[in-house]
Order: sequence, then structure tokens, then C-alpha cells
Amino acid sequence: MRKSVASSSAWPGSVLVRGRGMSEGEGGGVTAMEMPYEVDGVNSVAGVRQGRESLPPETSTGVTAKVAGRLMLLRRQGKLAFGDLVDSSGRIQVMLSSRKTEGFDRFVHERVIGDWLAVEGEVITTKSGELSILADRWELLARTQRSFGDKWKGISDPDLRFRQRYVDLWVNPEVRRRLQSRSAVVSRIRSVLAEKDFMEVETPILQPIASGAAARPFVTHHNALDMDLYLRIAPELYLKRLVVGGFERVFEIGRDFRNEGISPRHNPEFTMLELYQAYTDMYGMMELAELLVAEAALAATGSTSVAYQGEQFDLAPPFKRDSMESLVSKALDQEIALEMGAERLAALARKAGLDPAPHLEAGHIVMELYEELVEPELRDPIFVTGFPQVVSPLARRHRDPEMAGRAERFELVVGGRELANAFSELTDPAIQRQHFEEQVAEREQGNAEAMAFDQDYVRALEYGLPPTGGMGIGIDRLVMLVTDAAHIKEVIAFPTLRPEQS
RNA sequence: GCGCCUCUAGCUCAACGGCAGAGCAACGGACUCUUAAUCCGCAGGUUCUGGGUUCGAAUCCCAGGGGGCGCACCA
Repeated sequence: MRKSVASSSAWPGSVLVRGRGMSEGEGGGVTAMEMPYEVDGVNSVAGVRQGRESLPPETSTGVTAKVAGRLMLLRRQGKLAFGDLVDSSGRIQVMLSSRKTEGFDRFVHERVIGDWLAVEGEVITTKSGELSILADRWELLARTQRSFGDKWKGISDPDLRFRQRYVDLWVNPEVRRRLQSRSAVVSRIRSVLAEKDFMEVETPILQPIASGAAARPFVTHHNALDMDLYLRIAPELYLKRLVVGGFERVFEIGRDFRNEGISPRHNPEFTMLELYQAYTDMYGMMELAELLVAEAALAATGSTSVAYQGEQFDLAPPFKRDSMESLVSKALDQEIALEMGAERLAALARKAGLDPAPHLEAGHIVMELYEELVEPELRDPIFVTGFPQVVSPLARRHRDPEMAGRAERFELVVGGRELANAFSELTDPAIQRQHFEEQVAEREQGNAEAMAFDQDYVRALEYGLPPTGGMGIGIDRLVMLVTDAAHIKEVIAFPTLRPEQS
């Protein structure tokens, strides 16, 4: 009878409770407009708990505290009432008594699970020993007009969880912990890089050409300029322009956008750390990768040993290193090398059950063998080196003449997934131009992800890029790893979803 | 894009060809130490939508929609 006061009630979870589409003033309580504008003297729940975890039952501390948060459980017991108040730091029990608490009857009759409250009173422990706040007074900060789902099971429908994350955060506590861990990881990365004299910068998200990675971009349009712009697929080329401009150590933590499929590991927008450091190379990047990954694990879990989906990974440096060809050889139980040529490699690939497209170069086939047979099987952190030059258009050729055809590039893989990708950056404008031309040719042969030609970037290189190491780390996947998340949507507060349908 | 699974009360789920139900939430009440409190009472439905089969459809079939998983895609 009482549902559907508002027009917005078609959506699950939308039934308005207790006639709450109306202001409470009609029941003699406060109206929305009479809610407080500020709440003074609020202590965090964690702060109140601090140092009081093992008080004996029925302790009166004599200390008064005020906490604020959302009421998530309510146990009415005649002239007593107990509630669980939750804030971002934790949960604490509040105890109200008809003798001690102002407005006790209003509390019992008007409050529902989900209301925001401030509660002030003495910090005590109950007969059963639970740390509680025995309320002298309480104050309503906001009412909920909608219910929070089953109090034991919460909500489990994934669509509902992601669309209404503000509910998910309250009823599924691990969601809150994950997002807090994500923040801690990003914060730690910033401070580690700051200590190493990196400067945080911001480069364009709207770009006239989307380059720097192999991916399909989103297209948008600027009306006044009457021109199409792309949402960036990578900040790489702009960051290296800044190195050309004289900033020796720069990094950016920001969103990239790729117009591709959505999967447990892919969201159309995702957060990438990219950093560039002059006067070093891929080996300098390896040290930095080890440091950043280990620090991320420490920030999230307090340990460099992390449990992930039933596996245990040791993220303490140093990480193993091996070359792509060596790893593929082990997987095939047969020595392979780029020098075998495309035909023989393609035959091996077919024998291994793959179906390499025609006209691929040897490097492409080795890469395919690696991605299909090796990468998913790699467990503990490992730097995979010796990437074919042909799949590394922005990386510098290997300095060792015996490594001809390979680039100075590595990917860091943990648990079968790529966590970081780094190069000794290609600095030679003529070679860069040639690589872009090859990418354009690939695109013409049907590789829709081949990189776009960026003329100005070549011009920037013509002004001189010093020897530079560069690296990208996928923040979402890193956070997944250190928070034991199976799905990228679990580490993104608001993942991309289809629009809610009426 | 293809395949498989799924959609029932606000939430979590039963009923699987024969009167659409439970727990929680909500609402009314009892209870001075609860912990998913308990107890009594009340209310809550276009069974995703449309069509078909049938005496009879939440249930079977077809189409559409939402969601999930896998494949493809994603260096």
C-alpha cells in the first residue's frame, strides 16, 4: 500500500519504506529541511575502538564519545535498544536505554535500518562484553527512504550491486575494503614516485589522433572546432614529449579508454600508471617495477605475500627474468628462435593447435605462441624479456648485436596476467617514423589495433629524446591482484554498464 | 558477434503443468544486555515483456528484453 509514492519506484530496491516519500514532519518528527547542517565533534569508530578492544564486561570508562554513521542493524529490547552504527572505519554498537537516552521512544518507533545518525554517550562495555556507546542523546542526520536488502545476505545480484554501488558499499563490506585498498595503493605509488623525484603531470585525454598503444579508440566531436577527437588509449607519446621538453622524470595516473570488449579483466575505461625516466633503460624500470609492486602489496595487505583466488604469490623483489623465446621453447619442449623464420614458426604454431593468420612475421608468431602457451601459465612474478621488435614499435632495439630483431622491452607477468609493460624508449626519429609506417601498413592489412602515425611525435624526437626508460602499470589489475578480486568490476567503483532500462 | 545458463514480493530464495509461498526488510504490538535477537500480528505479486500450446502456464514452446558465464575480441 505504501509503496510507489514517487515516480521513480520502478527500480528494484525502490519501495519507499514507511511512507517515507513524505517528510517526517507529517508524523511529528523533523522534516528534511530541519536536518542538521553540521555535526560537531564526531569521532571515528576506529578511533573510539582504539586501545579498548579487551575491556572486561560492564566497564564504564567515564569517557564520552560521539560517533556518526549509518544504522545497519537494530535490536529492540523493550526499554533497551541496540544498534550497529557503521562508518568508513568500522562498526560499533550503540546502546540506548529509556532511562538514559533522550528521545528513546522516538528512536524505537521512528528509526529504521539505513538511517544516518549521530550518537553521543559514554563508552562502555555491555554485560556480554561488547564495546558500545551508551547514548545520552542521538540525532538524525538523514533518513533512508529505501531498504537495504536482506540483512544477512545483502544484495547479490551483480547488476544491482554495480549500478547501486552506494548500497553495495553498505551491505557487502569487502567492497568498501577493496576500494579503500585501491586508494591506499594509488596513494603509496604517488609517494614512492615523489620520493624518487618524479613529477606528476596531466596530458590530454582528448587527442586529435589516438596513438601510443594498439587499441580501438572512442571517437567524439568538438563542435566549435568542428573536428573529431579521440579519447586517449594511452598517454605515452605526450609523456615522452615532456621528457623531450626537459622534465627528466614524469608520471601520470589517469584513465585510458579503449573501445573494445568488456570482460572480467577489461573495462572500457581503466586506470593506467605511466612513467618515464631519463638516463635509464628497461633495467632501471625493472627495479622500479619491483619496488612499486611490492609497495602496492604492502599498502593493501601489509605483506608482499598475497593470496589470489586460491593461489599464493610472492611479490617480494627480486623477480625472475626470462626471455620470450626461452619460455616458448620450454613450453613447446623444442628450441625456437626468431631466426627460424615465419614459415617454420607458423608450422610449429599450427602443430601446437594455434591458427596464425597468413602474412605474419616471425615476431608476431612468437608473440602469439607466447600469449597462448606461456603467459597464462606464469605464476610468481616474472619479467619476460626479448620481445620481437615488430610487436614493439615504440621500444628501442636491443643493444646486443646477438639480439637483433628484439627490442629492449619487458612485460611483468603475475598469475598469468600482464601487470606492467616497459621499454628502453625508442629515441631515433627515423626509426620511429619507419615503425609508424609499418603500423600503418599493418592497419591496411586489416589489423584494426595497429598504431596510428603521429607526425608531431616524430618531430619531437627530432629535437632529441635522451636515453629514457618508460613503463606502464595497469592500476586496476594491480589492485585486483592485491585485493584478491576476480573481476575488474570489483575494483572500479562505477564500472561501465548498459544504461538502466526503465 | 556466437553458445550455454538465468529472470518469482524491496532483498535472498521456494513452488517446476493443478489455489503463488517462506525468511529477512517494512508496518502494528510485547519484551531492560541484544549480536542475523526472539515472539505475536498485519501487509506485500503484470512470476521480465509479447505471442503460442493446454481444460488449466511462474512452470512447456517461440520471439524480444535484462543479467551471468564461456568463446571470440583485447600485442
